[in-house]
Amino acid sequence: MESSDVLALDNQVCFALYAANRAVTARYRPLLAELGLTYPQYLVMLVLWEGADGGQVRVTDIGERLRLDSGTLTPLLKRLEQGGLVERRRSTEDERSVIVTLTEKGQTLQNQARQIPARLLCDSGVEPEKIAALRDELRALLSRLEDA
Amino acid sequence: MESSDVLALDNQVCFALYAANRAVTARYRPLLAELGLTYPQYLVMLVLWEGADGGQVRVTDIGERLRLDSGTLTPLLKRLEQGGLVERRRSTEDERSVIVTLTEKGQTLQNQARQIPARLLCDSGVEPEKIAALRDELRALLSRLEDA
DNA sequence: ACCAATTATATTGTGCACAACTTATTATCA
DNA sequence: TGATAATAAGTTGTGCACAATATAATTGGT
Repeated sequence: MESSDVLALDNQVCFALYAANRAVTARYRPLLAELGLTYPQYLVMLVLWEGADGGQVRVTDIGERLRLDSGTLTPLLKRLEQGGLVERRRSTEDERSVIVTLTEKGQTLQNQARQIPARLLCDSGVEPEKIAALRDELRALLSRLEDA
Repeated sequence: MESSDVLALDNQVCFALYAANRAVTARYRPLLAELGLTYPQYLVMLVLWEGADGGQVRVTDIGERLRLDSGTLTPLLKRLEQGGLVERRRSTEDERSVIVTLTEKGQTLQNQARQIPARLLCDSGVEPEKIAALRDELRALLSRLEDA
C-alpha cells in the first residue's frame, strides 16, 4: 500500500521537521521584524542576553551554543553590529578571538523581546505542555544525533 | 530562577526545532551526495516519484506539497534539469504553467534512493516508533500553524 | 628559541528561503 | 467584447547555512 512506501513524503520525519521549522520561523518573522531582527539574529541575541562568561562571549561560544560556524556567524554579527546592537573587538589576551558584547541598545532590546514567546504561543493556540513535551523530544533527538 | 526565563535558549521549542532540523539534514547530506542531490532537491524528487496527477506536475503543485514558492523552486528545478533528472516544459493547455516530468535518469534514481531511509535510521540509532510519534506531533503542529 | 600542529576567525562560492516585483496568460463580468 | 482581476512563473535582492580555503595567532614539543 502507498502509505507504507519508505519514500512517501508524508512518511518522512525529515520533511515534518523541515516544514514545521519553516512554519514556526514564519510565525516569528513579523514579531521579530518589529525588533529589526531576523530569526537567526534573534537566536544570537538570546545567547548574548543569557550573559554567560560575564559578557566575554567569543564567536566560537555562540557557534557552539547554536551549532553554527564562523561562515554563518561572521556576516550575521557584522549586521548586528551595523544595527548598533553589538560590538565586536579582538580579545587582548588572545588576538585570534573576537569578543562580542551587547551595546546599550542591544541590552534594552531584551525588554521588548520578552513579550515574544507569549505572543507566539497565544497566536498559535497550542497547549504549553505539548510544546514543552515536543521540545524535550527534539532535544533528545538532537543529542542522539550529535553523540552518534 | 534561570531555567524558567522565557528567553532562555534551552526553553525555546523554536530552537530545538531549528537545531534538530539542521542535525537531521546534516545526516542526510553525505547519503544524498552519493545521488548528486541536496536535501531540498531530494524533497522535490520525492514529490515527483509519488507520481501524482499522472506525471502532470506543475511547479505550483510541488510548491503546495513542500510549502515552497517559485522563487525557491524555479532555480532548484533548473539545477535538477541541468543534472538531467527532470524536464520542464510549458503546459500546452495553460501557457502560464510549467510542467515538470522525470527523465529516465530521474526515474532510475528512485531505486538508489530507496535505501536512504533505512540507512539513516540505522546510523542514528533511534527507535522507529519514537520517530513515527515525533513525526505525527510535528505534523499536528504544522496543521495547527497553517490553520490559524 | 624554533618549528609544527592547533585554534579562531574571515573569505569565497553554492544553494536554499522568502519578500517584492515583473511578465505573460487566463478567467471574469459589466 | 473589452477592461479588470486573478493566476503562474520568473527575476532580483537579502540573509542564512555550510564546505573549502586562507590568514593570523597561539601552543606544545624538542
